[in-house]
Amino acid sequence: MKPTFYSADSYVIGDSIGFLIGQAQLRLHDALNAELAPTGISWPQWKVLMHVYYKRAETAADLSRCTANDTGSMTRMVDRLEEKGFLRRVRSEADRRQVKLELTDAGRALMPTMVQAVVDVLNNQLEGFDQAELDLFKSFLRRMVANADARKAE
Amino acid sequence: MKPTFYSADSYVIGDSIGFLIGQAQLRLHDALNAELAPTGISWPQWKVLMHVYYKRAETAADLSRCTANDTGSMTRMVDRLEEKGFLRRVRSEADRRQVKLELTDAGRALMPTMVQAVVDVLNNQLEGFDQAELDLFKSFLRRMVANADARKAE
DNA sequence: AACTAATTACTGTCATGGCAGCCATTTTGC
DNA sequence: GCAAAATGGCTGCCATGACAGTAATTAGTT
Repeated sequence: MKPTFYSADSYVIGDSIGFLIGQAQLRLHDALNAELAPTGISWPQWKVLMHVYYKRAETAADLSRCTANDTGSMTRMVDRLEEKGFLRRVRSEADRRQVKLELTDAGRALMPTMVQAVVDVLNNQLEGFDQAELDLFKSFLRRMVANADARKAE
Repeated sequence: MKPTFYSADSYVIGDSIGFLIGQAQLRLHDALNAELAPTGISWPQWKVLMHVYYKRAETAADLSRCTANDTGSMTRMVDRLEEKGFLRRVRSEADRRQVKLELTDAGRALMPTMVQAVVDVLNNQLEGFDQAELDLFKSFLRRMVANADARKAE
């Protein structure tokens, strides 16, 4: 018994939850890129560095899973970050298929100000919310994600 | 007086509203692309066709404004859709800078089933929501967008 | 009319991202 | 043990998208 909030004959893009999510994400990306611009690091690059920094990902394959990106894209993302000197590849001896990733000193030095930038953007765009509203907001998003995952698992 | 829901020392990506919005949008895009795959039209392409179909955009510049994309990207998007035979360029006589866009018969024929596909995906991912929750959800997203736009206008 | 500014479409160049396919290595199933 | 499957990193190719810059055209000003 699925709901029928939207129907083909009355569909208006401005009322679409998909459109609104897209608009919100667009604003977040714009603000984050503007905030990060002085460092020369883009938002996608920052996400990668952060996953390594917080030890959520040790290898390129880990990163692909964390960010839901293709492994081929990730290879080239790591190429760019290595070229910029923020990341280092180290061939694993335990499993010679793997290449471990490490932040360089330069990469580690970036992190504190970058985390602050992201936190500032989020807080700014949540102006006027109270804690209960934010919790509800997050629960709505999690429910949408869970619905999608449940359907895909079928 | 901005809120401090997030702080640099306690930032956890899985709790970030930005991360959750990204996850939700990722699921929408995946589902939409899967739904549209049989037609050979991608989600970005569908958005363009839809804006033309609903007369929200008559020219490439209109489309760029509607979709918040670059005009250079839009030129090439229109190239691809014209090559596929779903869209036609017609030089405007009234303003010779402009190129008016028209759906071909093939393009128009695609629309009804495409609209239905999008509607189905949205309804599926909103399973378990009631109308009041959906309205609240949309208002949260609109408030985030409004905050971002207010800040940018300053 | 002449000059300037704005607009439109376009191009080159780059970053990001998906998909398919490759090879080396490791794990699994028998 | 050994063949088959899975995994990890990589490459080629393409779609999408941003940014900067160009040429043609139109609008606005003087």
